[in-house]
Parts: sequence; structure tokens; C-alpha cells
Amino acid sequence: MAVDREQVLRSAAALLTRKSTATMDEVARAAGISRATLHRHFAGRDALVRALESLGIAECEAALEAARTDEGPAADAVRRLVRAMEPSTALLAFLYTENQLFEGDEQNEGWARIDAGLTELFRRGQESGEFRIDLTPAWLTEALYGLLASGAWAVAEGRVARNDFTHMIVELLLGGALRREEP
Amino acid sequence: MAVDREQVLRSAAALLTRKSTATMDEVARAAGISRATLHRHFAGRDALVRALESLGIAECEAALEAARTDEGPAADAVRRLVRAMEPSTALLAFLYTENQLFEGDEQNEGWARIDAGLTELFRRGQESGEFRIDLTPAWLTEALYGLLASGAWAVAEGRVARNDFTHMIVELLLGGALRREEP
DNA sequence: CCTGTGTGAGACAAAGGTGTCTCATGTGGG
DNA sequence: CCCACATGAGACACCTTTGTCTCACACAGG
Repeated sequence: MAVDREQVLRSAAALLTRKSTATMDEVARAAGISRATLHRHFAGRDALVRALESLGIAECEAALEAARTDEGPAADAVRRLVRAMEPSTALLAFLYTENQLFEGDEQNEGWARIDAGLTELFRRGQESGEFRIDLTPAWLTEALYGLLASGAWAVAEGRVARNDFTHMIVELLLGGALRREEP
Repeated sequence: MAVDREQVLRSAAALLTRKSTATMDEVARAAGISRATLHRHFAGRDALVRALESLGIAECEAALEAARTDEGPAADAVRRLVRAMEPSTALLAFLYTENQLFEGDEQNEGWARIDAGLTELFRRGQESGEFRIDLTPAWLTEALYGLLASGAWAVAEGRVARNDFTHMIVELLLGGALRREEP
């Protein structure tokens, strides 16, 4: 029967997130297929990583779309966004640490669009007075990526409950660790 | 003249942070020495990574010590800690993403001590009422690692000014992105 | 029933990285 | 001045991974 391309990418992402040096053979076995079949669907390791990148970009853009980041209070938009991104975090954590993607100094333009969307959201929050202005939108964007990766990693290692994922990330990103008098 | 072992480790960390798959030859050239000499000082790639791990652990423990995390308000202790860790963040960013270190499922006990120190700091902050209690100490510890790595990455890419590093991380970790009425 | 398509298993050469060795060089200390 | 020692350069075999190929098999559709 025909191989489910997306399911292969899913298992590859899960494996590569844990062990970024996994061989094509390990990736194939993790997907329950043979190395030959894996090669028939993805010309090589590069093609596989590029396909994972495309999948990650597509899911990020879908999440940005679904979260309607240009509507309502920016804080609520961030909450919707993180919730929408949650299923993709394992994949994103892998891609975030795969700095090899930028070696060709020509990073996929999809990332630029996503970065722009996130930066715009934080900028909008600053303009509306919701977010503080001493933390730049670029840093908040970077921090969101980092927290998503950390969260995915912590969940995978069992240090954080999967159910708390969105809450932990959103609350830390928006509210910080300090306790406040008024909610 | 004798090779400066620490300087070799520094340049190796800087290179491997950018390109974790760099070969021994690339590491050697980045350090300005030959592959043969690199091999004389570090038996192999594993030994090199282990040495980097030991260096990272030593610097983290030194930072924990220097920051006196058990003294004064926990928030101030976090500020001192991040400031003390700043010079080590490039190395830490590499080690944080080098999940291969835990393959032998026997992670260096040094990390356990550091984790314990950080967790204890956040726990103390919760107990004193400074930190909110809905974010677990384990998650705050993980988030600190993630933000340090993100920050190091953002600085290396030029997306954040190096001078703002400590401020960006501490303020986001403690205060979050939301603007507050009272300082 | 037959055929075509997709798959698994294995063989194979090529490429790249690794670890070890030798030898020449250059430098600092005695 | 001379010697010991550390280094650089290169050669070498070995190993792992990769990419390709072949062949047999299973299964679904005609």
C-alpha cells in the first residue's frame, strides 16, 4: 500500500527532535518503512529536512491564520497563537535547532513571513499599550520560539505535563515569573 | 608553543554553536591549530564534546556560586545569576541542543546539581511570595535555559544588541511582556 | 486469473569523516 | 650551541553513511 507521506514526516520529526543525527535508516525504521522506500519519497537527507521545513512553515502559517493575530487584544491573540501552534512544537523544536538550514544563507522566505507576522503582533501589542516597550518585538519573537522549543523539550522529557504546555508558555511569556498583586 | 586548551574549547564552542555538525578538521582550523594537534589534546570528537560539557558545567557552577542565589530577594538573585552566566551562554546554547549527551542515559551529575540549584532558587522565590506559584520551578528552570539559548542565538545573528542581553532575558523571565501599571 | 504498481531486503560502490602514524620543522630552555 | 618537545602537514586504513541498483514479493484492479 502507498506510504503516507505526512505520517513519515511526523515520525521523522519526532525522531530527529530527540536525535538530530539519526541516520536515514533510523528515520525509515521509525516510520515503519524500509530505507529504499524512504529514498523513493525523499531523494536524500537534504530533501527530507527541506520537506520537514516546508511542513513546519505550512503549519506555522496555518496557526497564524487560525489565531487571527490581527484581531482583538494582542495578549488574547498570543494565547490563541500558542494554542494553535502546540501540535507543531516538536517539529518546530527540531527546525529551530537545525541551524544547518541557513548555511546556504538563503533561508526559506516562509520563515521571513512568519517572523514578520509574529513581530507585527508584538508591535501591535506595544502600540496598543498592552505590551511593554523595553522588550523589542524581535526579541519577543525570538523568545517565543525559544520557549516553544523549551516547552516541547520539557514535555518530551516528562518534566512538564503536556496539559500545562500552553499555559506555561503563555503565562511566562506574557506575565513573567513575578507575582502580581492584582490579576 | 603549547596550545591553550581553554582557548581551543572556546573557539570550538563558538563554531559548534553555529554548526553543530562541524568536522574535527573545521574545529581545528577554527582554533588555529592542525587536526593532529587537536587529536593530541582531545582523543576524539566524543572527548571534545565531553570537555565542552565539563567546561560548561564548571562555568555554570561558578556562576551559581558567584550569584549567591541563596541570599536576598530571589528576583535579585536571578538578575545576578543571568549576568554571571552571560559570558557562557554561547557554550550553553550548544550544550543545550546537544541532546546526544544524554544518549548514554547517564547525564553528567553536574547538570543535576545545577538543575537543583536553579530549581531551589525558583522554589525559594515562590515560598517568599515573590514568584507566582502556577509556574513550576522545573518549568522556570527549563525556560531559563531556553531563553539563554534564544538570547545567545539572537545576539549571534545580530537580531538583539549584545548589551541588552541580560536585560532582555531577566525582564522577560521575571516580568513578562505585559505592561504593568505600577513599576 | 493476470498484470502493474509499490514495497522490503540486500548488495554495491562512492564519499566523507575518523583515528593513527610518520616525518620535517621550528622554537624555547638548558 | 644543542637538545627535547610540541606542532604542522600529509599519508593511510578503517568505518559509517549515503545513494543506487536489482530482485522477489504482495496486493489491488482490470
